[in-house]
Amino acid sequence: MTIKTRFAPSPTGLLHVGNARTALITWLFTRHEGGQFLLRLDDTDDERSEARFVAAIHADLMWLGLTWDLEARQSERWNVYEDRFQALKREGRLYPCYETAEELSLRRTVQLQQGRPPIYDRAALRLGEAERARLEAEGRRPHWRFKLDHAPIEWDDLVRGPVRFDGADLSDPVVIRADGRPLYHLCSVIDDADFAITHVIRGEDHVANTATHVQMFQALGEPVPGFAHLPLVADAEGRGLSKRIGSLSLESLREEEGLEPMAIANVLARLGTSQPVEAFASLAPLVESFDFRHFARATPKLDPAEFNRVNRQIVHGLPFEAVAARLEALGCRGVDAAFWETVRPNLAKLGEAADWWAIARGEIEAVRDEPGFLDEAARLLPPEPWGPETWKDWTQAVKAATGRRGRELFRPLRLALTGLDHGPEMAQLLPLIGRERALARLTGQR
RNA sequence: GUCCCCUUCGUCUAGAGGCCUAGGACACCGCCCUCUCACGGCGGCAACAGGGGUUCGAAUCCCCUAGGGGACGCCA
Repeated sequence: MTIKTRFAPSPTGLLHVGNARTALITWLFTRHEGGQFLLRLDDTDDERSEARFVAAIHADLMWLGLTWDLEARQSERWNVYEDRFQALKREGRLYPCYETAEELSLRRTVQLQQGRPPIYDRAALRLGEAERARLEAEGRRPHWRFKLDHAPIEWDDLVRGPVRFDGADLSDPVVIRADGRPLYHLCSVIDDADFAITHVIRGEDHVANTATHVQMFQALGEPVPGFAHLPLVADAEGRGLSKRIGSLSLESLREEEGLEPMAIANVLARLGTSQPVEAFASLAPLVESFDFRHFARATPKLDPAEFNRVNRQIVHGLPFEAVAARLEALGCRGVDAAFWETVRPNLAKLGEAADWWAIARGEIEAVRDEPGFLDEAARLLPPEPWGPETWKDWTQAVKAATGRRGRELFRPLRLALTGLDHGPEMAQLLPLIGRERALARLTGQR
C-alpha cells in the first residue's frame, strides 16, 4: 500500500520549530515510505487566516527542502463539506444547539468550580420542537455539534502505542458555527477521507481530538487512517515551546540567526529519538534512517544552542558552489573558492564570512602592540607573487632576524595582520591579504 | 477539577525481570595535534524522581507520593 500523508498548518501565523518538526517528520516518513505528501492549508477561520502567512509557509517549507506533491485549501472546499454535513444531519449525527458562547463559557466555569469536567451536557438534545421554534423566533441561529457515541475508542498509535478513550469523557465537538461557517474538526476529517490520507501525523496536543475524529471517520463511512502523535517539544526549562513561538519562528532562525536549513532539519529530525543528532548535508540520510520506532513518548527539551552547534558543522561542509551567490550577496564582491576554503573552518555561521572578507580584502583595525618588532617584520616581507609557502618563508626570516619563536613570534603578526588573535591558517590567509595590505597593517599606515 | 501522557548521566536516549559493576550520542573536563581558533585522535566525569510491594532476582511488573507536559473553545 502506498501511503499518503498531509501537513495541515493554519495560515494564522509563522511556522515555528514545533510546526516545522511536525512537517519534517511527516515528510521524512512519507519519503521513506515512498508515499505522497499533501500540503493542506487549514484556513476555515477566515478572520485569522492571511495570505502573507500562506506565502511564508511556502517559503519556509521550501527553505527546509520539504517538497509537497499536492496542495489544498479548506476555504475552497465548502461545497464538499456542505454535502457531508447534510448527510450527517439527516442521520442525526449532527444536532443543533442554541446556547451562546457566553452561556457555554459560564457553564464551563460552574462545572469547573463544582469539580466536574467541563463537558457539554447535551442540553440541546432535550429541546422539544416547540422550544426550538421559539429560540429560532428569537432570532437565535444554531451551531451544530457532532454527537459522540459513549463507547470506547481505540487506535494503535505509531508513537504512543495502543490508545484508549471513552466517548463519555469527551465533549461533543462543535462542527458548524452559528453563522454557518464550518469548523476545523469535521473539515479535517472530511479532507483526510477525501484525499485518502493513510497516516495523520501531528502533535500530541491532538490526541483527545483524534478520539472524536475516529468516530467521525466511522460516521462518514470512511476508513480510519493510522495516527502518530508526537510529544510536544519543550524549551530548556521544560515549558511548552509552542507558547513562546516568537523568537523561534523559522523565519527568524533563517533571517535573524542566519542558520542553515539543514542545521534545523538535523536537530528537529532526531530530537526526542534514540538516534544521535548528526550534521548531514542533505535530507537524504534522514529519510533513509527514519523510523517511528526510534521516537520516545516523553517531552524532549530543545536547547536552541543545539542549532548553532550543528550549524557550525554544516557550514564547515558546504562547498564553494553552494555558497558563492550568498557570499556575493553578503558583500564579498568577486569572492573565490580559495577564500572560502581558507575561511570556512572558522565559521559558525555563513554570515561571518563577511568579516573575514574585510580582513582579506578590505580595511580593518590592525592591532600593533609591538611596533618595533612589526616594523622589522615588515622590512622582511618577501616580494610578490605570494603563495602557500610565503608565510613559512617570511616567519622563518623574522625568526632568524629577531630570535623570536612560537607564540612570541606568531601572535603579534596575526594580531597586526587580522586584528584578531584567532582565525584561519595564516599560511592560507596571508596570500589573500596580499603584500600591500600586509605592509600597511604591519607598519600602521592604513 | 476531570481525563491522557511522561519522569534513566547536564541534554537526547538504549533498556520490554537476570546479558546492567546501566550502553550510546552530544555537552563538559583532560591529553595529543597545532602560530591562534576550529577540526581531528585518545581518555575521563556523569543517571535508574521518592516510597512501598511482587520475585531467588527489578531501571524493567503492581500500588502510592512528588514533579512535569497535554487536553477539556462557536481556535487549529
